[in-house]
Amino acid sequence: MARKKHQPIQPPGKEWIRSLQNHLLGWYDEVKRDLPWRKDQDPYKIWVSEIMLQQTRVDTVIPYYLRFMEKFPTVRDLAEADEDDVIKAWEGLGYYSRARNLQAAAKEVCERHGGVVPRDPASISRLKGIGPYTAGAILSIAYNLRVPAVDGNVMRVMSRWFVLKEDVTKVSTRRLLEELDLALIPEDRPGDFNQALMELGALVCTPIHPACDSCPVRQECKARALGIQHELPVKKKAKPPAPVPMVVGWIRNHGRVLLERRPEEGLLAGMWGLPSLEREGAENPVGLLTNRLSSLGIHLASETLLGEVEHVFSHRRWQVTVIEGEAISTESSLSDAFRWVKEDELEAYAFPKVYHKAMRLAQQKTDKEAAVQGRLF
DNA sequence: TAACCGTGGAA
DNA sequence: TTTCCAAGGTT
Repeated sequence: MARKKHQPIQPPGKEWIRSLQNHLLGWYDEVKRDLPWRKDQDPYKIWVSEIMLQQTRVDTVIPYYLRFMEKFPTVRDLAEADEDDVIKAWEGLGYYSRARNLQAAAKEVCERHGGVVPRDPASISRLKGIGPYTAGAILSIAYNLRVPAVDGNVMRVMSRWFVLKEDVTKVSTRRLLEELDLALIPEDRPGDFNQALMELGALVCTPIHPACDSCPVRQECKARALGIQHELPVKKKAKPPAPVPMVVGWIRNHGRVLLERRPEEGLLAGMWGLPSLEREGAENPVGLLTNRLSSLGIHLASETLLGEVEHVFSHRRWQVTVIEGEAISTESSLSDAFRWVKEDELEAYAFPKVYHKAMRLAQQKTDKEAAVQGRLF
């Protein structure tokens, strides 16, 4: 029976590789962006930038990176910092386990590597949050070691160069490209070559409308020669986020607000937010929340349905009903997962975006109500 | 392998 | 409005 055969990749010849390296590095030397983490080769700085850049745009990362390096200038500063301060510095960046893993790894580096980011693949790969791409990026950029660093950019660029039609969401495809990439990295400038490859993907060989006419390696590109650059890379479509009805409460008592800490695992793990729970379809959201609070010993004098906010995560779409309530008394002892916090102390907490949206709605409505009642002006 | 884990920008 | 996605890692 005829099995579907993978298109074999011809190993590129020495002359082709030399030409590719010269064109790519020459272009990179001319147009590379002046990014904050490119000012020196401090492994810690490269590391922090690479973690922040995971699934995150350069323009988004820059202000976070600058603030983070100001607050935690060395790996030891990060290792010795309060976790709350680290999370606060990450507020709004998303994928918060990156921040916790980064600090845990910083502690590991201080305790077991003398405060020096390890320079061998096996050791650095054992650190939390450092996978195959990030290990390669740090080792090649900071230590100039000849190792592949294959990210989404590199997979896109290389799948076009070689007309590789394998699904790039598969691990096996990434490994294949790492092998191929290794053969292309020059002896003298591994870090620059890896960065040049990513820079090309970010600025020229873009997912949509690649600027092939101004590409420094257009002669070396097989997809462009065939006019099929738009069909690559092949990538399996992600499922759209599933809608999840939620209830969130803005519960106050004597100028304080009730906060709840999320479970240690799962979405927004360990983050503080407003008390919230999933709502099964047609249930009455107000009753659902008041029942939940009653079971904690928190009884409401009044409650109002304020409205809806929506927040989309990578795989879930929270449809949030926001409820405002006034608690009768806060005398009962709360579990560690709950806390009453003065309104002017909320800013000390690192809230995920969805809770900011809910709080904004609650405060809008509250201000309007206060204005109507003549407490303003 | 495939699902999970945030957010915001662009088309 | 919807879709895709941006320097991925963990389970």
